[in-house]
Amino acid sequence: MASSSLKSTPLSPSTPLASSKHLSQKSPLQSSLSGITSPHTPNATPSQNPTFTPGCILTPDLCDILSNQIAPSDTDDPAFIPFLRCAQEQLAAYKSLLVQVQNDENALALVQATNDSPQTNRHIKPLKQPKELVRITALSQEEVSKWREVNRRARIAYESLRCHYHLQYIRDPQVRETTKVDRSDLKAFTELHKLGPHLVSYLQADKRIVGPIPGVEIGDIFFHRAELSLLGLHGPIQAGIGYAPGVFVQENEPIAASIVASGGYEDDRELEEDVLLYTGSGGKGRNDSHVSADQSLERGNLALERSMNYRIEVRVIRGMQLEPNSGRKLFVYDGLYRVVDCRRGNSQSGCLVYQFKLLRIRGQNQLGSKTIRIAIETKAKLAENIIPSGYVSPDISGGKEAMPVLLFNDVDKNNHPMYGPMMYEYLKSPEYPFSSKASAMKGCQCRPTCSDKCPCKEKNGGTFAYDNGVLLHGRPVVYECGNGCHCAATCSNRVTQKGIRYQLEVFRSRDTQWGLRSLDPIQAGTFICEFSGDVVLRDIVKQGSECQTVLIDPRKFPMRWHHWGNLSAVFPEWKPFESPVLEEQPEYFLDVSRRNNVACYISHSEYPNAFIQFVLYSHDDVKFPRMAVFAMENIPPLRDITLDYGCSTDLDQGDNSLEGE
DNA sequence: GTTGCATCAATGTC
DNA sequence: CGACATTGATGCAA
Repeated sequence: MASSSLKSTPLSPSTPLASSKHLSQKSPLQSSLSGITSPHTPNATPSQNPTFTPGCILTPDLCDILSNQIAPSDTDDPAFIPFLRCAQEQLAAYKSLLVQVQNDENALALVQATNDSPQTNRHIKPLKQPKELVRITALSQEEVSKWREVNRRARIAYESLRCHYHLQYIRDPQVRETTKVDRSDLKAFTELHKLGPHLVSYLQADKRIVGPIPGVEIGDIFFHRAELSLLGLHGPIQAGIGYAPGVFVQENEPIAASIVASGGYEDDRELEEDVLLYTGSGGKGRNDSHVSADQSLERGNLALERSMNYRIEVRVIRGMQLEPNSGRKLFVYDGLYRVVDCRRGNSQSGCLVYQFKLLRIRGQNQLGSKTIRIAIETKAKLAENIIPSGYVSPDISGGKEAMPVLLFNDVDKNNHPMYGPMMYEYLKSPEYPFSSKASAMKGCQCRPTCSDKCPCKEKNGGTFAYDNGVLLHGRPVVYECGNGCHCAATCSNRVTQKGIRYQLEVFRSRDTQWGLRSLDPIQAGTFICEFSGDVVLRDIVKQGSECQTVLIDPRKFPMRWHHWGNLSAVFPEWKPFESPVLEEQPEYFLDVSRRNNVACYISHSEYPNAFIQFVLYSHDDVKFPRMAVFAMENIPPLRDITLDYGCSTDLDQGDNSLEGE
């Protein structure tokens, strides 16, 4: 799994980790919570649950995780709440919900009851179960990766559902009439919840998670509150304090497990990096930052106070303004904090408010919001032509890209991308041999923007490929409006041809030599960059002597685009997009040994956060599709952008790379 | 490009 | 249970 941290975070020496296999990976949380961690032998071992067939959502892993919750040891704090253990009956209760992922490859983290039509089981509810608070610890690196994958698929499902409802709202006047405001975010969330409440936010209903959420990393970013709820990071869709009511706790007292700090109260402040002052809830109108009534010690406020008492760790999510003028917010997971102080005081407006002081638990990775702030500051400096230290070049593309491409190296003196052994030439886009065909590529006549009857839409199999710059779903190839089209440059069917939109930087890495990252937060489904180099015909390479050059093979990338926008788990009738059919395979390689661009610095990962989507616009020869890189998930600033190059075996011509899935 | 306002929907509470 | 209250959200009109 790609780790973007250049710094070496020393592990806390206090306790040996449960799994020593992956010591080099970051897992400081395990040590910081080690006082309450003592894995016990679960009663329900996976093998004793034969009803949980492979591919079911109740995989052995989940059983393990459920049974792995730990009762706190008394050594940490005698006042600690005794947590309930996961009992066998609870696992058994899930059996009635036993649901099968129909097609493991394409299935999202969603489920559907067996032997029932989807219509009838849309409203399944979890059985009555004892409610409990759990803490999940000591996951192996492998399990963490697995959960990241589960989370990612749930978020892909969410994102494409959201786009689905958004488009429906825009296009269908009847829908607009019944619902007056486009809340496709909430709608998508509801739909996912109906389908698999116990999975989507997998322990939402009868279990609440205290502490880290499996598969959610510090620094992960979100564009909607519903996404936080989806993963169980922060339950409430609006409220700032996420807490479990008393019934979840033996003492019958509410316990807060997460907060969203987005500066909605006038009295909020941040004293130092690891200290957070948080105003309790209540006493103001919904869109008001002005407190106009006294707050009281109940609900969330009470829960936070109780969490302080019992020394419960609290997940902190920060809401940040995406751009200074836009109303959109970005949410960042900043890790675990402990409430250390709770006091009543007068707000600026004179009313009584509760103020909580939270301290960040030590040993965690750098604050996600700090990383973002660094990125924002760096951008601001660059805008004023100040080059911050570590930056070797303000633009290795020499003005060829739509956005400058930074070069950063604080590791060594190697400035390879600029002054390589052979003196690279920066090439923005490949020169495909059929550029003369451009005129032959039939364009649309739409003016000023493309209509429903646009022939380019038809070429895409009847639907446009993008919504507001977001790829709706992966397909064999995307046809954008091109030179031959009469629509305006603002046409929404022109995306990759406009070039890079994010502030990218090539950076030196000890792990991967070079890597690519962005100073801007990258939204899942958006275009990052395109591969470029010298086009070499495939058959020439085959006949020719063994090539010494570095070749990028378009056939070799696994079909990760298959996952993007796949809704078959939500709508059973939904089919993965096979149109337009790619009748012929790419017939070329890219030689990136002399001329190349930013894309060739993207590093490889088995769990990539980006994928390759073939795109055509300047010509329509499917033997020469462009290799466009799209984001598979939201990528936070300064995190390594990674691709699956399918490079398990060398010298494999990649002819089999299109099978499977 | 701002601001106010109406409308969303989940969850806790009674 | 079902109704009601509460909520650092969100999009859209003005």
